[in-house]
Amino acid sequence: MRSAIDDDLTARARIRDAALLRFARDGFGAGLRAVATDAGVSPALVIHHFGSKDGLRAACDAYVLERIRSQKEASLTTETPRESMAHLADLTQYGPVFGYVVRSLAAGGELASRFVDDMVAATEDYLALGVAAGTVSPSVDPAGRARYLVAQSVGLLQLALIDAEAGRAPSPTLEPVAAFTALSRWAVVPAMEMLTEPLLTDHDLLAAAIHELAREEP
Amino acid sequence: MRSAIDDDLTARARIRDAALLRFARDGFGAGLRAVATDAGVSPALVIHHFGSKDGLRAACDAYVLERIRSQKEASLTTETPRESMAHLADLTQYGPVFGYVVRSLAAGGELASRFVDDMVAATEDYLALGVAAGTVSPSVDPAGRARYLVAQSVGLLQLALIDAEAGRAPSPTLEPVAAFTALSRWAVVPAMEMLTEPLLTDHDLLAAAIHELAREEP
DNA sequence: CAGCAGACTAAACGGGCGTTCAGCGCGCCA
DNA sequence: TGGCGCGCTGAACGCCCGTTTAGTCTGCTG
Repeated sequence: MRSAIDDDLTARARIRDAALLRFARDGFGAGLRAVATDAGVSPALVIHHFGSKDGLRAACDAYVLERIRSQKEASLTTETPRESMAHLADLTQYGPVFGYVVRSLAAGGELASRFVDDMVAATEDYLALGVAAGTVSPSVDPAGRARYLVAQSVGLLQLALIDAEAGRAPSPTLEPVAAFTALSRWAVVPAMEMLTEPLLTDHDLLAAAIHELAREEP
Repeated sequence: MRSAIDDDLTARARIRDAALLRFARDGFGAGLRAVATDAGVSPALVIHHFGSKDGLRAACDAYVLERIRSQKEASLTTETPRESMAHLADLTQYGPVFGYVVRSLAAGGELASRFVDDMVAATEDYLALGVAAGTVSPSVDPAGRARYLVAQSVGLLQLALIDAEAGRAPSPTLEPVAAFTALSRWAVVPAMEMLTEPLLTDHDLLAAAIHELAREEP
């Protein structure tokens, strides 16, 4: 059985890497011929190895999910939380994988929903640790809160992508590091403010919302 | 000079409406022939009226922006804030326009960035009113906070779109009302919690972030 | 050495795309 | 009434797409 690693010099792997980059740059509308040229092979070889364009995309998705999974495993078994955060912050190590994920989140599809679910679960775990440590407040709906925070991150990425296409910011799919620093330049302070100080002064609104929801569906 | 209103029975308007719906449903990859068929005209007539597919999309964008602008104007001149909110909540009145905007936000392009800017400005105004009324806390960066809140909304829409494509939720581009209620079912409580109770217990993090940012770029 | 399997390619196929073009019919104005 | 403009169409064009096919080269295996 082959691993995803010792494949890395074969034409198959070269095609997959080229596709990752092309799809991240140009979206999933990019043509097979462009991917083949990038990889230095003929269009027919792409079909030979992956069966179809959908097969190629599925292989990219699988590869990305595997990379994420193995990274997560490594983080859990070998690193302290502080090291994990530092690793996460270093976007360069992910190469085109990050751009591909951003593109998937914008385009939808199976990888996007699986990635969202993974992120929600990871966020929920991470928040639970914070709650236990006392740095994070407990929630009346931990799963919902985690999902809400993931939605927030997706929105920030989407705004970065929109700004990039309008030429106002570096693209998260092309220059993830530059895009990330540009994003943090304006977003960190509002984020910290929203996370540390209640935006709304009326604290009863939460109870009212819960009551309202319970009334609608018992 | 023709207005956008008394056009509404002409073939040109029918094509534009069909395009709005098609693009919202299937994305901007949808073909001209599909739009033409929906409108009950020939593909050539689409080109005759709009010059090209890009021209058609530009016309859709312009129409949507005009609808938004006139709606905003009407809200400002004739309605109380409470009526405005009620109007906003009634998504049915926007018809395919809402779906088209969601699709644009996912796909990027000029409409998306202009719409985001509009939303940011409107949110900033709205928050300023809240601050003056005492219901909203003041911010150290009102513009940034408004943008952050818009990013949050975009993220919720994007998540709804992803869930819809995975068959787990109604699509915001097809059934905006159903999608909106499904969204509010899980998101309102986390939102209210995050808006009324600080997620992080260490209130000095905001000051630290501001200090850090000021240190990096004086 | 024969033969076979698999990596790989050049060329072509069918189809959908956006777009062009020549012309048809109908209402308006001289 | 003749002609002109315009909304509109059917048919075609060229392009690019994903995919197929037939075949070459190479290296392993009996």
